[in-house]
Amino acid sequence: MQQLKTSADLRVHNQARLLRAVHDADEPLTRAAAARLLGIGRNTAAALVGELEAARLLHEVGAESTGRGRPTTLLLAHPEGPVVLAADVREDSWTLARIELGGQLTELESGEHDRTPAVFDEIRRATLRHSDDRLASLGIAVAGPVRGGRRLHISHLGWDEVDLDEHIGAGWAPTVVDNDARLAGLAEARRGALRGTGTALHFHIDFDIGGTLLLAGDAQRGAHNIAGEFGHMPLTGSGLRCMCGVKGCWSLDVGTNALVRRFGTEPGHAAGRELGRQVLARAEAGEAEAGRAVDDNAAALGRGLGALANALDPEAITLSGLGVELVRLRRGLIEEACADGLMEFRRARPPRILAATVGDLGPLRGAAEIAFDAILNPEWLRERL
Amino acid sequence: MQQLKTSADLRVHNQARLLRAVHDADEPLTRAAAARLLGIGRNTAAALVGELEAARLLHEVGAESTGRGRPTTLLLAHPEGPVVLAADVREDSWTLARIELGGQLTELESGEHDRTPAVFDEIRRATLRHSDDRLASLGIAVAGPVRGGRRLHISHLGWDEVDLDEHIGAGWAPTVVDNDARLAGLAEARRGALRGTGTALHFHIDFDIGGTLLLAGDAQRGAHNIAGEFGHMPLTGSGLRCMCGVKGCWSLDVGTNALVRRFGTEPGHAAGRELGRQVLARAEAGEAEAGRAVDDNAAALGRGLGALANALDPEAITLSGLGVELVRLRRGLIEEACADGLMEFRRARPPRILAATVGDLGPLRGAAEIAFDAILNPEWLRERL
DNA sequence: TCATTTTGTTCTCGGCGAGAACCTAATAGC
DNA sequence: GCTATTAGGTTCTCGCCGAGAACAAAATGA
Repeated sequence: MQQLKTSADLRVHNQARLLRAVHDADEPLTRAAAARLLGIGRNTAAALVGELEAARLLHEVGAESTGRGRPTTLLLAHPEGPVVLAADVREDSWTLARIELGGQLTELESGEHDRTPAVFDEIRRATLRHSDDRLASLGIAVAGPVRGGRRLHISHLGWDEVDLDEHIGAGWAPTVVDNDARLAGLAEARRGALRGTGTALHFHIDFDIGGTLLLAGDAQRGAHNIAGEFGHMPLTGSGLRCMCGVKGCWSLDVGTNALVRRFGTEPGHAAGRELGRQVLARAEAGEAEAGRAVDDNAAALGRGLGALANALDPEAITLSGLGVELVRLRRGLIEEACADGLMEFRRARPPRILAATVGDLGPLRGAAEIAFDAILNPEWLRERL
Repeated sequence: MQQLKTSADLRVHNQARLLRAVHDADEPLTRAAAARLLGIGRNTAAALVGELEAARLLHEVGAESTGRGRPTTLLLAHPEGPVVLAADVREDSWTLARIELGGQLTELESGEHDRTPAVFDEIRRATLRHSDDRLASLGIAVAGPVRGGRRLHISHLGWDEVDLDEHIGAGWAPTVVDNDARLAGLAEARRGALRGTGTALHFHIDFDIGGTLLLAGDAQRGAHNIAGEFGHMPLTGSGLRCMCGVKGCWSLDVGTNALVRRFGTEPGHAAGRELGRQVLARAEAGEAEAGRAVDDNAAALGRGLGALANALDPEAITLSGLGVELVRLRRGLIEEACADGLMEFRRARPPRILAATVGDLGPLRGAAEIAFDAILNPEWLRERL
């Protein structure tokens, strides 16, 4: 239950709502519009914004008038206000970006890495290079489950129980780390195709499938922060053993590894991803064997989506990574297989299956969202004001 | 986001918190304890309780002293305060009960029915018999998915798109209807073995498997209120076709239908449930064929639980219905099969698998909870005060 | 009997948002 | 170009809320 008891709490609560509205808005919000949105009076809005401006959290600038009536002001990120850094750590490369309140993103640096946890030291150094007194929080997306927000597991890199606290260390801006697929889903829910949905699913299809359940714009984490390994459910009857230690995982039939297996490639390597892209291109060009590989991938994807829809009843499902191409090339096949997996009475209203719109920036944008979540709350705000 | 803006909202918000605390408490809460629990002053607590007493929502009675200090008062349900009725509609029988604030339950009536939706008219009449001006809300648990909170589907009864509004009708105390397995899970999360868990799963195993994902004490509903059909995911590789229209459902290998199939019984009939109980008894007595049937059931159950734990990362999993017996007789087998389905790095901390403690009253208690949820909120309270 | 402990009660105080009244700055129509 | 209209900013009062302090009351225990 929300801890909100006194009238002083009310003020900071409404200020947090206001900041959140500014951050979430598609385009700059005016003060008058914000007042209407929050259902508060113009006088109250003026007082709230005034304090936020004094705290260097918002900056008011005159808005050009759009019609009759006295012109209002735009609520923008304060030029000296908090910013967050977001990092996306992929299996052989990384990117660091800076994000303003409101979501404006600037890529700062990127690089390759040696597939060892030393990459986190590299990111720490890069962060220090771009660190200033405006830096309020740091969000990191990693390509594997992060147990308890701290211990990272990536089986195909041989990272087992990598303790992130050892690499990121203390004496640092508040840092939050999470799984890339979950963060991509969060980005989609906050700023992409899943905006406004109550219940939705997102899957990032790369070597295998990671995903997240999204409820009212929030990615679900589970009891130990390791929810979302939908790819490791036996949804398609595969008899193979997966690298995760389980037999029959969905991921064995969907994703890059599945796509290239029949062409004799080892799973989990960057070369595999390249080959996967080639197979898609050859399928699109009409090559039969590649086409069958893509068909199988799409059908297995759809079959799993149907099963998950029975259990979780999503309004929409977004797909990123390889999923974008699969939707583009084989939408019909995916939807058909999904319908086959749906209980009869659900087939009249299947979940919408959509390509993710935030795209490759998903993990980075999601990392920025969780970094801002650490700021845009009453507790942080109370300190800052 | 919670709609709470003015200081007047604050009062009713805190009163709702107080009522919720009283309703959720294991044993009667004292006024002083409630103040500590909510983090409010004794003076404020006195004012809140005073208004709630005036509104006939709470009743204060002197508490006998437990040690030093001035004795305080107990906060009890008001003798003229709101009550709810809860009905549990099973496939051939029904029960109606009356529940006070705080959870005290009195069974009122029960009966058989003819397996047609006419049972709802019977329940309506029974409700009218027990209806008085204290009746504030009615909760109904039904043995099938309720799309949009209104349209009921029970394939093995041949109920398809049964419009509950036609049977329950208007001019009635606010009525909420939901799926029995979900409500049993909710009861478990609010008053049973899942109390206090953040992420948990509950499964009710009867003819097949229904369940719910529980997050912070709330059962998830999905986009169309039909989440929770975990039994209709292909988790165990069955090749059979299910009555739901899908091939390979988990429910084909777990539950009463699976248990009795090898003994030649048709699925979905009450006689089947009786036979299921007999098979369990024979297995417990050491009969080999029955024992193998129970073994297979338990193994398939565990295998599915492991898969779902990968995706949803529950802290604990409770089982009701047949699941209680399966846990009692085959805990080891279930846990072993679950571990086999868990990704390697999860096996050190598997989800706890527990028998439900609310028991057969689960759907009824869950129905009471959603009925009280319609009351214990600021909106209803504002009207009432 | 009296100190101690816990809670109830009363009163003051600062703070919050609503709402009304008024002011200001733009446009649209003539 | 003048003026009515419109929308938003500004200022002030008001009712309400919960905190906190001071005190009263009711129990225990030495």
